[in-house]
Amino acid sequence: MQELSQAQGGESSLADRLFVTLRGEIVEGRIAAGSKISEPELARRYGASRGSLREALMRLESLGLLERRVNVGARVVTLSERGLLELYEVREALEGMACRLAAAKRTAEDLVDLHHMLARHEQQEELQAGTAYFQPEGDFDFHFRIVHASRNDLLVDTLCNRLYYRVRMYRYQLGMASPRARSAFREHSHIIEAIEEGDGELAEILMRRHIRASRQNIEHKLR
Amino acid sequence: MQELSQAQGGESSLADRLFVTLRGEIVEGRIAAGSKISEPELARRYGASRGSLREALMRLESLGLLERRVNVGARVVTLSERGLLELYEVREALEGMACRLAAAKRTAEDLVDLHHMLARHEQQEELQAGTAYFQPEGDFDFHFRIVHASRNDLLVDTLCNRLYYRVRMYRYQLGMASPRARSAFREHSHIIEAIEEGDGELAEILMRRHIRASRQNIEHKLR
DNA sequence: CCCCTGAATATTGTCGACAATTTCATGAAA
DNA sequence: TTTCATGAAATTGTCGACAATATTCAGGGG
Repeated sequence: MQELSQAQGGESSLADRLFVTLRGEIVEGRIAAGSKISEPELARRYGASRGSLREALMRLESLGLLERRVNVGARVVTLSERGLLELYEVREALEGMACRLAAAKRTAEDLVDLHHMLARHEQQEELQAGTAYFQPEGDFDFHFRIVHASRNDLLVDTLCNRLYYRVRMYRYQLGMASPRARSAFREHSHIIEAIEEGDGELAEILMRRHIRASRQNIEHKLR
Repeated sequence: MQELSQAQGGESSLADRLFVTLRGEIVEGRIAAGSKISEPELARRYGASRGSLREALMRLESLGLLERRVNVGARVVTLSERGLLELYEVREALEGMACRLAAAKRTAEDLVDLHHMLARHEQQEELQAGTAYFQPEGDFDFHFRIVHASRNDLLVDTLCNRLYYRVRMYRYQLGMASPRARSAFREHSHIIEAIEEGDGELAEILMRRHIRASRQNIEHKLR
């Protein structure tokens, strides 16, 4: 029987922890893309009842990580070039808007934080070597921070609590080292610069170009 | 004990039907915005077990129609000016992108359907009188059709299966008659024209302006 | 009069069991 | 060999019950 994630039961329910744990298993490919989910088996493996597990599965479905069919069961989504393309088209629209809003609503504190983040990224050895530009998931991730600076909770929820898990799933399962490390970093700098100057229109354009370039890079890997 | 929606059990589960029914109750305000949800009471009212009801509630949560807190329960979301603004900002980004994509991928059949839809709208008496521009939910809704023409399933899901229910909730509970009826119709025509000519850039700009104008109109009503 | 404390009540989270449906295996017929 | 039917096994959908937690309400102290 496998252990669940660390969080204690006071703040989160068992279904909550199952959800977080399974989300990680799927994103990082330990539960294979396209594979069938067996409720009895998973429930046994994590020592939970089927009811609690089903609650977690439903949340995963609404995240777009599972597909469920009535009386048949759940499957992990399959990765496809089309799915990747669609994901990046949506990101281009939403993160472009996030940049526009962030430029309009930015605070002095936002700017300090964003520059602090860039400085930390710049210290990465892999980035210096140009071999990779690792985005630590969470607070220091560039896109994550920009979206939060938009001050639009719906945008934050849509991107950070929904789409980003699928993005990470594609990244993990296609390898994350990127030949675009240095140019990606430069693009990030320029975007933050535009936000700093309050130029929402430019910030949006730069972000959209950045995401298009990122997509083309991943598409290239896919072949 | 209240009746559930008509769909028979062969294709959909009980939780499915509960979900669809409750979604309508919330969108149309029969379950008041901001009110607390009592699981035992709702389960009794629809003659279902708490388990099935909870499954429906969780889906409503992921739709953004409910907010749930552990060990406390679910509440219907409250309508706010800020929520409305955020919703329209996201729509502006996503539907703008939908237009851009639709212009690039449109088929001859798409164009026939879109013009057919416009012709039907034009026959509405209320539109002729300039008092309202009623958008029948479903296949004939303008935005719905544009989004589908984008051929991006993720975009379709995000807008049509997630955001539009919140849009309809705001519309229902703030009244739907609009002084913009005639100009909205003209804007729709121009957008379809741009899509017809394959001008994605223009179609995107027009759609974004259209949604901004629509938002300002609803915001005006809110005061 | 207001605030705090603690028991009583109600609600939520979790579980195991049963019914309905699907999937799989076996074998017969074309 | 392929296809189709048939029954067995497994899986999913649904339910009611119990434990844990939150809410309510009464009473006492400040």
